[in-house]
Amino acid sequence: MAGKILIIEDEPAISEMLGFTLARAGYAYDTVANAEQAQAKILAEPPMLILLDWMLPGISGVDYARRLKKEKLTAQVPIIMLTARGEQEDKIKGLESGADDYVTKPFSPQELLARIKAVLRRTAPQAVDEVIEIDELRLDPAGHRVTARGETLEMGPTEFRLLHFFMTHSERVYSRGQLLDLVWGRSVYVEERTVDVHIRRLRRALERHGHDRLIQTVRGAGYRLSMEA
Amino acid sequence: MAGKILIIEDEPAISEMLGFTLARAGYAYDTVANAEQAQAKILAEPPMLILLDWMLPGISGVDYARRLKKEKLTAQVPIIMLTARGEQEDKIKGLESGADDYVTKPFSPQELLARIKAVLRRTAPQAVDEVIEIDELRLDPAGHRVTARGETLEMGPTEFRLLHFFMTHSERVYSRGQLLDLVWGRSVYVEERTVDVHIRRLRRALERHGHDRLIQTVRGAGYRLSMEA
DNA sequence: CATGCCGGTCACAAAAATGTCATAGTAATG
DNA sequence: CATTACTATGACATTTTTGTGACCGGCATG
Repeated sequence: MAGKILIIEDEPAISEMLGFTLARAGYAYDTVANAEQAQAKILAEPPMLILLDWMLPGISGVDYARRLKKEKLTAQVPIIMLTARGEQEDKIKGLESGADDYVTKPFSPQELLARIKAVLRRTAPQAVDEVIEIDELRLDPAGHRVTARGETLEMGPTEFRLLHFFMTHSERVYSRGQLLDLVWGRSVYVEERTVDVHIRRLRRALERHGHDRLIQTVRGAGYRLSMEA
Repeated sequence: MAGKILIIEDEPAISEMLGFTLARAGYAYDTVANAEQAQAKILAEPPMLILLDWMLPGISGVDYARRLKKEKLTAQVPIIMLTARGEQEDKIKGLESGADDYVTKPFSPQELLARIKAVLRRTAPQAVDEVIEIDELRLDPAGHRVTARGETLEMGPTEFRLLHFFMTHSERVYSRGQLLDLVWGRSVYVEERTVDVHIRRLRRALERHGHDRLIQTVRGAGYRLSMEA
């Protein structure tokens, strides 16, 4: 999984509970108690999702969400608001503010996790822990394992992420630049040619059962994972 | 085992009987006679499961369960309702209120224990006192003992908990941070690399019959217990 | 108050992963 | 064909991550 979930919640008990729930579900997370701390974390490493308390000390969650959506760095990051009131008014406000979803307290861990999955599925399919299988090639995100006909295929972390990305975005070409952004992560400066090398390594890892043919070069454009010859 | 079972029951005879049953089954527990006392205990240390009488002085068990499920601190704690009436209506009400299961009086200790196990199995697999066996390696939570081919393997408490966790969550990778959360317990400040050391100690303890191969390193991700090579 | 067991840290060794290059290949192009 | 424009690959030097042994301090035991 590429990133963490950032919990912005000032009530320690709640934030701890959220963290525990997320950890049990296999998500990595960070917790902060206010907007300033959140900014620091975000600058250090933009999270893949933000859980935002509706009421924060200093600034309201709604306002903060609006602010986050204006910032280029965080505009793409989905936000789930945690709101105490179950009133329609607040819900609408929350959504208008740019939150992608909201959960009203009280909520069960199941509900929270379901919302998170739903949101991630449409913003970052890589982040959803579901086994993906394409043409006999299985990738298990939770177990962090790739198998072909029951046999485990060994590969390095980057190759795993690359394959994971391709398997969640198949049949579509990505340029080296896009891959660097999406797999390596923005704010990384690496030679574009480096992608070639990792593609090579990935192919070698998939060779065992001929799955290297899935990784195709599109001359002048980039690479793609496709089942078509 | 992580926590205790909280019995909320105003009838001393029943409460005593419950305590006896739980103790014999190896569970730690606390008993309280009403909601106020329960709140106090819960704040002090959230239990891993609550046995809740359907009728309480002051507030009905159903209402109290609903309240517990609304509190974030206790939202994820499973609740088993103890109800005197065997009527369908009550059962449904109990479940709607947020109870995870119910037991109708009179009930046998066996039945109660079975329900507890079932509920814990789906909320906290580690809390179930069941012998787990993976690839000739047996872990007996009740006896706090690990054996391989009849031979007892010695290890420290932390290594035991770690192994227990892995055996109840196999085939899945956990990062050092997650392991600290889930095995050491939330709100513990320990160096992440400490996990490595305990992994090392656990592996050494499992070496005798080659079970150390079950504990696998997944570079850049964490550790996993898996039977696959 | 010795002793021994444990758990947490360190520092250093060992292993693996990464990013770059230089060179070899290959497909377009005219 | 000859050229040009890209892409494939093997080899390296480095940087990251892990593995491990040793050490220290807290605690319970005797």
